[in-house]
Amino acid sequence: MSQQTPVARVEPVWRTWLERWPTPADLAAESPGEVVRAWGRLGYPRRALRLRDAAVAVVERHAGEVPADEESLRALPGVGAYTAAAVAAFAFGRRSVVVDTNVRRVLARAVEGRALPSPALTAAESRLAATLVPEDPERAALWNVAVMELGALVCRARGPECDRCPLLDRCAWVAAGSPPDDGPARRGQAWHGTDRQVRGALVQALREQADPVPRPELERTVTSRLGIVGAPAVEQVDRCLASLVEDGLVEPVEDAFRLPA
DNA sequence: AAACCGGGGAA
DNA sequence: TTCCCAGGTTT
Repeated sequence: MSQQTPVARVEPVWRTWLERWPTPADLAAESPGEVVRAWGRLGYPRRALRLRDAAVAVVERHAGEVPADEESLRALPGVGAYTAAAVAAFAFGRRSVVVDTNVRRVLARAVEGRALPSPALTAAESRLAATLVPEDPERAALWNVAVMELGALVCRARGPECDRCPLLDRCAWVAAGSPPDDGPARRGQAWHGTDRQVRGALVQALREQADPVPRPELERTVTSRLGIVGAPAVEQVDRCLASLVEDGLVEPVEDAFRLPA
């Protein structure tokens, strides 16, 4: 849930979720549609499907117990390098190299002397982090969470509080006079009128409706909620419904659509 | 390497 | 408005 979503927004959903499905087997036995519905407005609803798929895989491959080693974790749906490393370290105390957006920023500043890391994780960054993480598993887990929290709470993307940073005296960025970001302007993702927004509106409409929703009603929803009208709306709704079906987030039922049973 | 995938809250 | 968030998958 925390992939690209702030923890503060995740927490309430996470609590309700674990109350409803305490174990992987519980989640694996649930329908995809109910899982997407419970995901609510966390965004990236494909994560909900992958989380359920991961629960199925945990039941099938690991007797219902979440594996502790990074390689097995990495093989689960929706689990990439970051999540595998984080679970191995924080849930199981294994030594791993956790490189999230916070760690990247701390290392970019403290070590490389840059205001912000590059847009995408590079191999050089991963190698750098690997050389810094302590060898001892317990200390490694502590290092990982410490650097992550430092980035989240002190060494923030905007408005870092260098005054209360324990690395102040050793920070290459501060030593260089805290220069501004020298990279190209970060392009914000377009949003209004995009397929992303339309897909979101469609899934939201289907979350709120237990019964299948006819296509004309979905088009009216997109028009009223997003202000998209006319032939472009029809075309875009068609395209988005097709992609949602392709993703397994939506199920066609005769001339209507619903979350997958 | 680049594109695609949501949504909300703070600045 | 813009920015940014405990990233992953596909091409």
